[in-house]
Order: sequence, then C-alpha cells, then structure tokens
Amino acid sequence: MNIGDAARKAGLPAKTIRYYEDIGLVKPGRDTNGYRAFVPNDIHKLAFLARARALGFSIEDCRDLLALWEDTARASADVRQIAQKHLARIETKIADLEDMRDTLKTLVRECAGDDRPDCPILNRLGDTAQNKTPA
Amino acid sequence: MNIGDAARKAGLPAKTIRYYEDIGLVKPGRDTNGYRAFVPNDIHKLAFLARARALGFSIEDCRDLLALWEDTARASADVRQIAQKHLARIETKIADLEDMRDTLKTLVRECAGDDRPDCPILNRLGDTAQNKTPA
DNA sequence: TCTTGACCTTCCAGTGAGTGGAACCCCTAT
DNA sequence: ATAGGGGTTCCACTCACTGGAAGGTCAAGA
Repeated sequence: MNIGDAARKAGLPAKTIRYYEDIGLVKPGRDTNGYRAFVPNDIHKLAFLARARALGFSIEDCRDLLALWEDTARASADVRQIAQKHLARIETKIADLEDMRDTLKTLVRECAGDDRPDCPILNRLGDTAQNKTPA
Repeated sequence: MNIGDAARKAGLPAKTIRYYEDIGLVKPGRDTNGYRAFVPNDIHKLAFLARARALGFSIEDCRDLLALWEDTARASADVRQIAQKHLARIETKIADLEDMRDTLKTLVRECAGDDRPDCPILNRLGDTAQNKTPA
C-alpha cells in the first residue's frame, strides 16, 4: 500500500507519515520503485499514533505507548503512569486557560467597544496601578 | 537603564527583551558602549507586553495592542475585537482540552495499573473496534 | 507512442516564542 | 593585573509538523 492510501486509512496527512518515519515511529518497507510500502501492521501503528496524538500525547509519549502496545509482557501500570502524567499536564493547562478566560471575559464585558479611546482592556495591560478596583 | 535592570522591572528575561527588540516590539536606544539604554517608556512597553503575553495574546496581537495603546485616538472597539477573538480561541482550546481530559480520566480510572498487560488505554488507542462499550 | 495528471521521492525552509550556549567586549573593585 | 559580573552578537535548538521546489513513476486516454 502506498503512502496516499495509508494516509487515508490512518487519518493522517502523508507528510506527517513521512515525518513519523523520519523520527523512527514507523518503518515501512520500500517497493522496487522507491515508494514506501505499508503493510497492515504499519497502518495499525499509524492509526494508533493518530489516536494518541488526538488525545494530546506528545510524540515521545507516543513512542513509549507504541512500545508498550507492542510489548505483550508490559505492565499496565507503565501505560497508566504515562496517561496520568499527561492528564495532570492537561488539567494544569485547562486551569491556566480558565484563568485567562475569566480575566478576558471580564475585560471584554467592561469594554464599551465603541469609537471612543477609553478602554479597560488597555488600562489593565498598561497597568500603571491606575487600574484594579481603585479603593 | 541596562537590560538587566529593565528585565527585573518588566518581569521578563533579558533574552526575551532582546528577542522583542529583534522583532521590532521595542526599540531601546544605545549607550556609547553599545549597551541597550532603556528609558521609562521602554519599561512600560515591556511590562505591557509581559501582561499581554500572560493573558495568552500572540506576539502579533501584542504588536497590535501596543499600537492601539500608543494611539490616543484609537477606538476601543478595535481593542475589544482583538480581545474577543482571543477569548474565542481560548474557549475553543479549553473545550478541546476538556474533551481530552474526560476521555483520559475515564481511561485512567478503568486501567488497573498493575503488572498485568491488559490495559483499556492501549485498547482504546489500538482500537481495532474491540473497544468502545461492546454491545 | 506520446502526453497528461496523479501519484510518489528527497531536501530545504518556515512556523511561535523563545531558550541555551559560545565567543567575545566592558566596567568596577581589589 | 585580574576577577567577577555585567553586556554584545550569532547560531542552533525546541515541537510537530507544513509548504514548496525539483524531479521520478505509473496508468489511462488520444
């Protein structure tokens, strides 16, 4: 199977698949014409990677997960640990973004958004202490 | 004022300030010895940038916000629009991350995390349809 | 047989927003 | 004179791709 078909089956751009080969995540064979030749196992790996990436795992996490997936003697604890660390990172990120969101929401709500220059958003960013609930 | 002091006042690494000069966000003068010379207005701009970046605005947004900040004839509508677009992007990101979080939470909860190989996380990633609430 | 068009190949460069490091200059205090 | 703690430039690296150029391959149609 050529890279185009592999891409369609795995749900990944061909460019990404070439990149994954480059960094050693997949190792498709080659036809005599130099084209990459993907066997079903390659497709499974690519689909695995696509799903792991969709869950936000880093490439390095994916590499480890893929190795565990292929290791039938793995301990599920190792998989779980990777997932849990990733989950923690995501939760931190969500919390950070929520802080930003809350601040932005308030500022956007307070801004008149008309043709006058007065603007609480800029006041906040320019914060020369003339901001932030003046006592 | 030298870059080290500027960095301390603005709350930004010196490297970042050099980078900001490189991309034209600030234009400090130079002493005769070649050192950057920051005046109070430069510091204000840097502090502005630090706050805008902390709210997650992109560098290009920062560039626009800075220009509006310096333009006393601005319309607050322009500022508001930038902030609102950014807010929308953040909310999308939060939603995406929450989806990941929910999926991961479920998988982590379902995974025994012991020394046995059986693992719902890998099952989900390897998804050969032998997954997903079998009927 | 020739050509067209859709594939495929490699390699180089760019993204965003810095960060790390090397090699070197400057200034002050001892 | 030298040690240290500043400063300077420039280049490479991060992450996970993505775009594009230049060219090779293949099957179908005129």
